[in-house]
Amino acid sequence: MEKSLPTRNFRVVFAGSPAYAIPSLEALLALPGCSVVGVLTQKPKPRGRGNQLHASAIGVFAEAHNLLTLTPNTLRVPEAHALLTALKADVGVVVAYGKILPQAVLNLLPQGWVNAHASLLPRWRGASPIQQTIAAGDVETGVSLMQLDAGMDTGPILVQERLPVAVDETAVSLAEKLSQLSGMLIRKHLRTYLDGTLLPQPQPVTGVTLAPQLTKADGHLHFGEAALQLVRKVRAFNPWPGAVMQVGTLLLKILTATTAPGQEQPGKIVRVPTGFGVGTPQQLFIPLQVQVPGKKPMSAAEFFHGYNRLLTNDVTGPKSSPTS
RNA sequence: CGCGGGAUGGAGCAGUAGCAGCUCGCCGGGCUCAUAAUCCGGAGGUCGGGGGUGCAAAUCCCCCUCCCGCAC
Repeated sequence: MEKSLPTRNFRVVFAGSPAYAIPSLEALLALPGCSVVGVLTQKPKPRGRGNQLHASAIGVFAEAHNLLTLTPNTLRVPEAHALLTALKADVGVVVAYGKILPQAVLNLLPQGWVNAHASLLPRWRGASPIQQTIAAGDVETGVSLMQLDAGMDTGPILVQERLPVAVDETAVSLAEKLSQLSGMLIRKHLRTYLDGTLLPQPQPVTGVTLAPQLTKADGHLHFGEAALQLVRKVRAFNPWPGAVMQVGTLLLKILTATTAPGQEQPGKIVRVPTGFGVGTPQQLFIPLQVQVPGKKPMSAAEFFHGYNRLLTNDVTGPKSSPTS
């Protein structure tokens, strides 16, 4: 007959898909006073060589922890709503689920849905905050714990935690840090939110930027841009959608790159000790690790050795072979 | 049967029937001009494996083994 609040057990449904979301789900599982009563994730899709079905990383994790897993095709039908309602959850936590939660679903849970978004909102609302952060050269980013509303990452903010962006940061390295940070924010702040002591604050109306879903076209390097900007794109778009440049007849994927002093016609290829460089309006763009379609990654020097025909075909003519 | 690429000296690649080559590395020597040093010479390959067709196969046909890329 004591006050029930401190000992109340909250029922939580988690929604997430890639490995990025795992630390957050782990945080929930370890959170006192909370029970994960269901996990919402993308259904197994044909992937990999041979087109075999693969469950999402969260799906695999949930299976291993004997969690109830839901993989609806869509959340816009009454059947999906019924499944969620049956869980009798108090709150939902969303981390990189990969589907929009329609208003009808948001309304299903008494305490709504909480989302950990990988940027300092309202900067980089949308699907690719991590990549955009790096591509834009931001020196600082973070995770925003927020309440979902019907908009795209427009809901009120519960708490934000900042994180410096390293000068050599890649989408992979930054995602790793933000993934951990998301789990930490959930561990530290979800309970106070549920207890009603952490109040959502509306997002600022200024400073809004959008981070739309990336496409392969975003990865094409154009040498009218400064070398530094191109290097940022290489770091931001690896592994997806990948930064590529046209070399002769093939699309060369650039895995790592740097800049070097120098002035060459934009797009002009020059020989450098590490392999080759490309002229830009500011400095030279120097690929370091590259990948030919269908091939394993190799150094730019190795690429040059094997493909120098492509790189130099405008300056070398056919060799005159001695006859007789 | 999702689409596709590959296996050729230590590395990366050319080579669609007629002497197995290129860039780099490696070894020996010359020179000394640092920062892609350079010049001369040299070693190193059962062309993934097995069968077949041909006067002749890295190359064409069949089988096998292994490797890899793409998908958001």
